[in-house]
Amino acid sequence: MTEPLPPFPVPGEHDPSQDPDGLLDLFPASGVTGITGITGITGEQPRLRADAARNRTRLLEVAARLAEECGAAKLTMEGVASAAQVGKGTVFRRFGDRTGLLLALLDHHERELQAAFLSGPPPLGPDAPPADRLRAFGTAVLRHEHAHRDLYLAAARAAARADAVRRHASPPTLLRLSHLGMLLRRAGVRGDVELLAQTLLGSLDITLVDHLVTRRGMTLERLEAGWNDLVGRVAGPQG
Amino acid sequence: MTEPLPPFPVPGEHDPSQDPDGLLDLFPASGVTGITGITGITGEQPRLRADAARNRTRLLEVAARLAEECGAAKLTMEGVASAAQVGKGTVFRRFGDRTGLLLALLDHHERELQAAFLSGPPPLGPDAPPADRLRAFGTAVLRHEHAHRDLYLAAARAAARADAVRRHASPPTLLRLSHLGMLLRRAGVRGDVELLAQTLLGSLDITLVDHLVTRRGMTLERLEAGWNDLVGRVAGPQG
DNA sequence: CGGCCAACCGGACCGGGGTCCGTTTCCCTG
DNA sequence: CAGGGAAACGGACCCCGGTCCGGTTGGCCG
Repeated sequence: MTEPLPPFPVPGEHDPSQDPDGLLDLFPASGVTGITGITGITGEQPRLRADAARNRTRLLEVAARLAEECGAAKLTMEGVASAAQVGKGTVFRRFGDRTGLLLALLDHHERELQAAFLSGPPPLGPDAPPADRLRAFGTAVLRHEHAHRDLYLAAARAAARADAVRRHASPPTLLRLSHLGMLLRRAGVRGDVELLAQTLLGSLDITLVDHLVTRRGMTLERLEAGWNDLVGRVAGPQG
Repeated sequence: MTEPLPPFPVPGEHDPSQDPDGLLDLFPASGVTGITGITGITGEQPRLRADAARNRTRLLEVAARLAEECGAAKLTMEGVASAAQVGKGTVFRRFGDRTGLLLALLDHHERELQAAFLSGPPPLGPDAPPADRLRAFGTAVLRHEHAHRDLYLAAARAAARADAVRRHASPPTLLRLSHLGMLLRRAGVRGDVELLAQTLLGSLDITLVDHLVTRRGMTLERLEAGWNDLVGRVAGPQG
């Protein structure tokens, strides 16, 4: 599943049709996306041996099926391993840890969202004024993560237990941060844009959103309105 | 450790010297603070048997010492149990889970902070205009959690793995949210105050702050300035 | 004082994440 | 095609959080 790779631009040569905002230049060729299975932005990994590649896709298929059937929260490494008829060690070798597996499962969805705000139609994509894109970005993220909340939630929880790096500095997060920062700057916002981006992105945090929706009974519409209001206050009047 | 209980007002009768903002009325007598060991706001728990109480304090002492020596991250339930010469089951019976133990260890610190913004001197306490208190609140939380970040971080991570309730709806968090909401309203902010409070509090999240400081090299001063800027944008010009 | 029961205690047990290392497989090179 | 070494495999193993239940103890009541 989710293996076919839509060609992503290689940093260095700038393809305006795919990356009109020049955002991808922020990501050095190797680093950032090196986490197992996340090749959504730049290059590939070193190339797997045939059996390894075969196992990898089989593991992803099995994992996706199990997640579908029992919920991502109940996905266990051992369960995936035995269902795929491989040893537990193989799963860990391939994905590093449970977080890595979940992130790999999210890879496909993540690319969809990325494509939408990197090169999709307005108001999310490049052909719209930054303030509009800012608003659209929030609602897009809210809806996207809500649509796939099982996986996103499981991944967030798994990442939280370990180092915060996986949670606050995963490639998708970094890309979103850069994107937000770019939009804020273009919208004429002055001040500590980097920090502002962090704050804004924090308000879209899946665990928070889920809590507000599930436990506090807030509707997605209310959260979207809240985002628009927030953007208005932050990027609105004075800049 | 941390057992002596500074008398907290009982909801129903309103003691303006301790709760000038009337915030505590939001918390029903029993519920909210019922988590083991967190008696920081309202009443006590049902009263423990003598041996249980003895064990409880001993466990807290031992846990505090171990956390001091090896870092809260390395605190294990079994380690605490054996160091305190009791069975593992006893620790779980008393504190529910690891999160509960860590929260109990934080109880004392948490009361200090609460006292400061509930009834302390200005600009944090009641004798200051809401906008000033808003600013002071952020910097106070930032400094407070940073000062005790080992424990706060460990607690946050432990809470994250389980239900998000412990993370987004623990008694301390609820109190902070109410406080922020109250201040925002008094500062004349219109709109979805509850959601705004969530967003603002989110920007002070210990795991995020720690990541920004540790990994991204931001200084606490920068974060404090960011908070002040954010408050200005949110509560500043129009309301 | 004695008995009774709820509360408490302890530690065996389980499940799941993560590690390790001896064995097997692939693939490149000669 | 054969050989060798790097990569991958598998599953036993460890650790830790959390559960369970048979045995014990404290404190109240008759």
